[in-house]
Amino acid sequence: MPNSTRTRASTGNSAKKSEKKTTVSPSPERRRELLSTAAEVFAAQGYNATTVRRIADEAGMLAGSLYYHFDSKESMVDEILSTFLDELWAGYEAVLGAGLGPRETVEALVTESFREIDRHRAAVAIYQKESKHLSAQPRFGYLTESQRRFERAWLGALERGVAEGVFRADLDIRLAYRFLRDTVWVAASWYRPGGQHSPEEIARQYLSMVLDGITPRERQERP
Amino acid sequence: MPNSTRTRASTGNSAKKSEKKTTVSPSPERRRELLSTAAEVFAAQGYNATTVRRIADEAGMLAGSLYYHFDSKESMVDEILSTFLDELWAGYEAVLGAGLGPRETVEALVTESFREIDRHRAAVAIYQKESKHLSAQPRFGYLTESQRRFERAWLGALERGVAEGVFRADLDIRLAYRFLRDTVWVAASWYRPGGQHSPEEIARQYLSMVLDGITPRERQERP
DNA sequence: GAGCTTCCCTAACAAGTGTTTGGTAGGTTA
DNA sequence: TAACCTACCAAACACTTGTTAGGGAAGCTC
Repeated sequence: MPNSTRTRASTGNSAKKSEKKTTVSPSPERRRELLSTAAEVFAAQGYNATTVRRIADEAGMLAGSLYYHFDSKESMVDEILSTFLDELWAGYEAVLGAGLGPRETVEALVTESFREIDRHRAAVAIYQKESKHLSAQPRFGYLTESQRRFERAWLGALERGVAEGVFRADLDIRLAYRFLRDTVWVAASWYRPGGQHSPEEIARQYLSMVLDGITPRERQERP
Repeated sequence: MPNSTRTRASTGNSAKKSEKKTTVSPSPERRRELLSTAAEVFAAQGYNATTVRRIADEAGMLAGSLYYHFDSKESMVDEILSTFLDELWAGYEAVLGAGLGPRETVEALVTESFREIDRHRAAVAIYQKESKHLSAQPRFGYLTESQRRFERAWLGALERGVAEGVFRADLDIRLAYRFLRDTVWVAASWYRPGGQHSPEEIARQYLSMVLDGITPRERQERP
């Protein structure tokens, strides 16, 4: 029993357009358990390198038994990624709709991102590694759409910030966007929940570097 | 003929411990051509998702024919990654041995990194995606070793910088290291050679953000 | 206890995988 | 012309892959 007890209560929506075949009527809690182990293996080995037999092994059952809960290996990643993105965007929209200034928006987005990494480490890692070639398939079109929303959100905050003078005007704004986006999300590749730093602490340090740079400033004045 | 003419002259060492089977005596130039196309496919689709038939297709020949030049799919990635790392470390050692100050060392390392991305985009992308689970195999132990050298080089420069006061003392140095390392290398996922920005230009912008931050400084004074 | 549901197992399938073996067209050397 | 080498093809091999079909054990309801 490698998986042991895993009782994370997450309010995933899952089952989007799932009235097509649905094996029988599996319990949602068991589904989430299995998805959690699957996500762990996917994140560690990569999606294509992971066999359904390996997942079943880790879950303490045989490969065929997985198909009582899911109708394909593909629908497993699908559900993993879509539930993650749903929760992510719930958090993001809350930030974007709060009427914050550009700098505060960036700070809140970064902090929220690290919280999501803390909660969905495996899903984030999968998203980073696989989204590029998964999004080629029409089934995963929401990955591309999510990327666009991402870009709008970040670019918007950066542009407003430059316009209001709280961000430097001499920077390539698209480069800065990619810079921010990447620096935040790659953290999922080394971050381990329960480590020394809390997500908020990591966010604080990251923001410190991104906003002020790693060289010392003469006077550190912030109202 | 999808590959057309590709005549990049690189002084790869390749063929490390290759006196074990070596199919026959393939010409080194053809090897490099094929490795170039293979690297392109690996970077685009991922190593495991790439079939040897796909590589052969892209090279305009049949799958079995590849085995005249290489003895396995694995040895293809091996050669791609090891030749890249060899060249990378040649450049890095040149920087590290130049007796530069901490800030100049960081600047030079970043610039050199973007030059390597420009030259070995595909290899860097592969390295990023696959090194984690490739390094589990003893054959790819040099990946782990390279990672350690990386850490030593960057951490050393950062520590010296903090000691000399050219870098902020209030930052978690390991976080800063991962921050720097990641921000530089993830660029390989979106960088396209021949684009708007030269490697040096991108390095300049990145360094500007990393060193000074994205918020404006009151006085910009640098001797 | 009959019937039903939930959850998993056993055993197989077809397709796709990396790899091998033997052959051969074309050029170079003798 | 004969022998040889390079670079590829054609066809198959053994194995792994995701997936399916049928069955059965435990627990609940009536």
